[in-house]
Amino acid sequence: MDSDDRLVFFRFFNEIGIISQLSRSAMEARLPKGLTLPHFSVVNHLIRVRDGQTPLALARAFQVPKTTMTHTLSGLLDQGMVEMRPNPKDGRSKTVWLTDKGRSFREDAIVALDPDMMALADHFSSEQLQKALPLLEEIRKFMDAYRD
Amino acid sequence: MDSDDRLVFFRFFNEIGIISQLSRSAMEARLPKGLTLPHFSVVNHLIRVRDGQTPLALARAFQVPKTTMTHTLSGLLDQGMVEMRPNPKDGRSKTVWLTDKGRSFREDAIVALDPDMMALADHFSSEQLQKALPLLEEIRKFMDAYRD
DNA sequence: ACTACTTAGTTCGACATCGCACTATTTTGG
DNA sequence: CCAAAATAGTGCGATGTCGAACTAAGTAGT
Repeated sequence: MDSDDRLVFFRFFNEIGIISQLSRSAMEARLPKGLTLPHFSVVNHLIRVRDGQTPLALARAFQVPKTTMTHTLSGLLDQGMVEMRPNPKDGRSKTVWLTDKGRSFREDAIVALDPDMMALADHFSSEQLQKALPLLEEIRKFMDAYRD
Repeated sequence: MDSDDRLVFFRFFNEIGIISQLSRSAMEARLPKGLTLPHFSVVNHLIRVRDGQTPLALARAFQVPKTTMTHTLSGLLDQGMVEMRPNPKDGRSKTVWLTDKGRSFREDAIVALDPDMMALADHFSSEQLQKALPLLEEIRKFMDAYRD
């Protein structure tokens, strides 16, 4: 591993980190006050995959510690976007369900984000991003598995 | 912009966000206690580019608000990794200089990170990552310019 | 069935991030 | 020149993130 290679790795993760920051603040600028990207991501996930998942399953899906998911969910609860029901299969656990308000929050957010998405799509085709996805996914999976 | 395209964009930024999280915590696990990835990144940047830069220039380089950079630099100051000198060209401003301790911190960190880098390099070649870099850079630049 | 271990979720405390408001300088325009 | 606007950096308060420790509930081994 020579120092040129190392530089490539550093730059790669540096770009990733910056894009993550920028995309986050760009999104949050379009969301209702008090709602963050994790809030939207969770609601979106509950629609895309299915609701009724446990908090822990969500924490794993987003690779965040469960304390972080507790905090995110409590925000969504306060805003009436989701509701919690006991998990019939496990008394320690809960299940997370979307409310109507949560569903329309997601719809509205997508509409609000559309201009920015269009601007982005104007410069980068979805094919272009799609071609980059497999590598990103593999790296994400590797890093997730690697942290024992 | 159909909903399939939208999904690609969401997934792209979602993967980016997760990799950013994972790389950050992986790195911080190897750094001395009390030092974070931004600390390392700033010191690394000061070596790679040059020291004597202003805090604002550093904030721009990392795309963070200047208050965040103030906070990061104050941590590096406390630990004796950098020192501040007045900016001879501008009385409002300062310049940031590496200390010997800062330089050896960077050396040590790179050594400490090496096993993880090797493990990563074992699965992903630097050519592979290098091929992804131009797109990431362009996206980063576009997003930076876009947020007016 | 009982004890030890594991697991789901929360609480708490530490700290990073960042917007807002402020001070001290510099720059600009008339 | 001089007043007004812009810029560099900091202090402060709000909030997101996350590790450690805790409680409650399930699981396993005997």
